[in-house]
Amino acid sequence: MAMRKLSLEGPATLRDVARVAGVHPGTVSRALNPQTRGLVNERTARRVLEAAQELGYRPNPIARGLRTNRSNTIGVLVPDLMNPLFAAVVRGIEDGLREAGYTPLIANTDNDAEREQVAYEAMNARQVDGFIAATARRDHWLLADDARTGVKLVLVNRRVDSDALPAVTGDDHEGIRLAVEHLVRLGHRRIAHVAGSQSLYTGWSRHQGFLDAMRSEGLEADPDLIVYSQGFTVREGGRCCGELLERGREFTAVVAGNDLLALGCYDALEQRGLRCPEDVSVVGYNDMPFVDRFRPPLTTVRVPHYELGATAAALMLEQLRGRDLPPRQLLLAPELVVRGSTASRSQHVVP
Amino acid sequence: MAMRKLSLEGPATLRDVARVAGVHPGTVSRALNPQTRGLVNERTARRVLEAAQELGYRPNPIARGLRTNRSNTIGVLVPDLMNPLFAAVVRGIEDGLREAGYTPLIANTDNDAEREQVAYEAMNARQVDGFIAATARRDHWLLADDARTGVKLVLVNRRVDSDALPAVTGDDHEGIRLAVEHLVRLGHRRIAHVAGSQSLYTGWSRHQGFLDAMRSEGLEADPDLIVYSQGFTVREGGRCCGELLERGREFTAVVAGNDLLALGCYDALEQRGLRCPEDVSVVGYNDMPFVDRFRPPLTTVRVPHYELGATAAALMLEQLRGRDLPPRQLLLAPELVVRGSTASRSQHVVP
DNA sequence: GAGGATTATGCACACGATTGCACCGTCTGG
DNA sequence: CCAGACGGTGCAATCGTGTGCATAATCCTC
Repeated sequence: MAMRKLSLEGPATLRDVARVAGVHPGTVSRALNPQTRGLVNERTARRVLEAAQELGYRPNPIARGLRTNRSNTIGVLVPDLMNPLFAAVVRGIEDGLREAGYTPLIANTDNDAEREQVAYEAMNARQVDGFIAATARRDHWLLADDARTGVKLVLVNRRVDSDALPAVTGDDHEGIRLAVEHLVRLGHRRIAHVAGSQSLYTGWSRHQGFLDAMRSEGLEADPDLIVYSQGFTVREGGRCCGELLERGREFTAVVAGNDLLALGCYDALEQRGLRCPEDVSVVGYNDMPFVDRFRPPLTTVRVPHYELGATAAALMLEQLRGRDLPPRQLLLAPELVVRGSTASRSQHVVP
Repeated sequence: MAMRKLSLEGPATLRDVARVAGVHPGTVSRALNPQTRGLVNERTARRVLEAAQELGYRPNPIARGLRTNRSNTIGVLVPDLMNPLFAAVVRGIEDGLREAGYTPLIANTDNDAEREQVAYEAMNARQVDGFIAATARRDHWLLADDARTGVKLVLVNRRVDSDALPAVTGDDHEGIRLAVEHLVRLGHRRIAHVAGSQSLYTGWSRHQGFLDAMRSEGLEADPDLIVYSQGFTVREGGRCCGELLERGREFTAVVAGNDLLALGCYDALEQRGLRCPEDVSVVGYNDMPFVDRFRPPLTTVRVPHYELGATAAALMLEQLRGRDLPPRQLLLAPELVVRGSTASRSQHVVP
């Protein structure tokens, strides 16, 4: 007993609207799609619209996606949502996409290559129209994936050397320069750097920024005053700052690769009976929530993470609409936030 | 010129696999689906599997979803991802769903009814198999939505009075009891409460817990020592604690509805020259990241947010698999974390 | 007024996977 | 030796939408 399903419960379909409006489903499709509205008589379109309204018709994205190979969905690859920094980026992305009717599909990767791979495949299978990658690793299989058939890719909080991909990042170079300049004005000359992992983009770029900033201030970037952490964690910050102190080279300030590393510096200093900022000034990076509540309140470089995400979303929409625009690479301006962890140089560290 | 697409680039389809294996697409479908594998000859199934392997066949979830009305996708409604608390919950949900092959679809609602509505509709259109709602409002249209056709609903970090819905929450009653007990043991008798918004579940339940805890400690919960905030923010905490102080009633400790309110209490106390914990002890709730770094380090009640999310995911999977199991309501045990913001009662506040 | 251009709509298939039903061959029991 | 059971596979419809093509209707022009 084959019988056409007709308003038998469930959401209204194109056919239901067609019956009510007294036209063919194809016509309904055209009438409802702004793109093709012009093809259908205005009076008919009006009738269709009313019928759709009356039935509370909602187009089925699944069916549409099957037909069009698009899903109005953007895959978002992020290391870890529990990191407030990335939470802000994701929030910016979501808000930026929403107005255009796109929905983010979010996956945490923990910067693990296999999980990235799996998430990428899964999202591709779900016909995402593009990817926004906030994963921080510098080398990346995604970048080498030539077989990407039409899926767009936008980087956020990281970029590649080749300028081949649209990207939006904070201006680490400028941010670190602000930090170093601030310290120099306070009288510091021997400035150390606890660098983030050099395999992560932000770790690498801030390190480069540090070298350049020191040079342009006419200071020597003593290799003995630079130590490389294995990851952006408090523990690593503590270890690195400890190593710095044990090397016995004089320094009065330290620029940390991010706020967590800076926090680790607090610990290392306190453990050795040194005071911040009286003995050593510390500057962080990112301006995470609540760093103004630390002891002492952390001087740091604010990165507009939410805007980073929102801008990445805009870049993605641009890519989706425009036909093969040249990939733009944007830098967002950072801002130095001076708090209590930096002070005028008053005494040297005598290890 | 209608021509069957055959391995013309693009991902392999069922038909491609069928051709290679020399069988009908329907047979391939049955062979690849563990559910229906038994219907097909073992030798044939083997051949199909090999062909699929060779072609790198990936089932298309969109097409499958169209046919089956399922998407292996769970809608997650959360107030704000930038709140580390919810970030942890979401992370737990994602990890909990992943092993079962489900993907979360996340939307921030800011506890705004309209945005919730919109997100709900959009997700429904995308055929989500269920919803996990972490939105905190006590009254909720979702709960009254009888028309939910087969979509499952699980609450996290909130519940309803009726026991009609599966839910997993922290045991606020016990958590507040731990806090009050701790303060009483330190000698405090006059204990104030800066309550969260009573329209949010957590605000309400912790307030109830406070009343019960005081009673069971044999203490009077003086109405003048309870003030209700409009939201879980630092600013509101400051306002409420200020009001408390201005009322002129003696108290030596305050239990805050969450860590942000507690932080506001810090501010209000400092502004009036009172010290924490020497003059007034403060207890928070949630154990947000870095509250151990505050000045003073915050004594608070730790809620296992990640586990909350993971458990919610498990509950959802249970609902999806099982046929109409009774909705279970789970409580996860909190833990008191004693730090520097609470001390023995030494002196009274003399406003 | 005829023929071509334009407009508006119907028709039917495609997207890729699932699934009820039919069919065919073989085995078994009486 | 035959009927019926059963295991295995093909067939075709279906999910809801989009779209190329055909066709009918209308208009314009010489």
